[in-house]
Amino acid sequence: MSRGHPEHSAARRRHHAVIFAALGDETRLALVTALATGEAQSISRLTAGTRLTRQAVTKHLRVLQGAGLVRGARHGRESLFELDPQPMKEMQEYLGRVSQQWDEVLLRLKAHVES
Amino acid sequence: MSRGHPEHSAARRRHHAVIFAALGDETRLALVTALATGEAQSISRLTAGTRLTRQAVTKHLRVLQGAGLVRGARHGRESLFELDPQPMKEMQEYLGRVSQQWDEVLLRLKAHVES
DNA sequence: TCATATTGCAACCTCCAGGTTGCATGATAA
DNA sequence: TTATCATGCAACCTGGAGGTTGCAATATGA
Repeated sequence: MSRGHPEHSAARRRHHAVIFAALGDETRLALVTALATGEAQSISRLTAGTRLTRQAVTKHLRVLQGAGLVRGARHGRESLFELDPQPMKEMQEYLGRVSQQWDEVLLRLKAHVES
Repeated sequence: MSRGHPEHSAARRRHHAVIFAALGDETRLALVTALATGEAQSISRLTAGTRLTRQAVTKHLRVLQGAGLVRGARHGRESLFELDPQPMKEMQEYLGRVSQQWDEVLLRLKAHVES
């Protein structure tokens, strides 16, 4: 199964899986959307948009933070979270590579058939 | 929290979450990679690359199928699975929109500061 | 026809993600 | 100083994800 640098690709795959998994939840996607406005927001403010508890939102933010999608820092008595678009761009490239590979395969196949 | 067409965006978000969640697993990413070579492959063949049971792989394939990332069809006694790159391209665009929105916000912010 | 290969179905197990509640703690406005 | 606001921590609960095993059914090659 495509072993060029087994440990390398395994670690990369694991990393990608973590980020995808972090994005693979409705609530967390909503949080990302809320933070995409640019403004860093506090936990209670982010909770206001949901029907969940503050603790639930906090856990989701921790997951996003663990995946590097979000950075958090305390300011006074509230802790503000802001988006970090880097991982999303990374995954965008990843998806691009895979689907592009697929397209190239189709082209080769077509060329082979027509020859 | 960004309510333009509440039901619409909620349904879209749910859809996106399902696809991201399907990609958010190391084993399933490996399967996607294996299928990205273009060749449709049988369950037992896909299992050969793993340390898992055939049943486990089957379940993962069902998940991928449920997200539309993969299509399966029986051929004789074996059922072959092939990739469908469409959802991946969809998610690629999604990620592009979000990070682009972020970049635009930063530009506006910068312009505002310098004015 | 018969042994074998490939799959499907179903029951079962374990663990953790997602969620809640209750209480303690630090920052703030009045 | 004090009441209040925002958060952190910890215990707890529940359902489903991920995995295995066993058995039945269908295709296929010899």
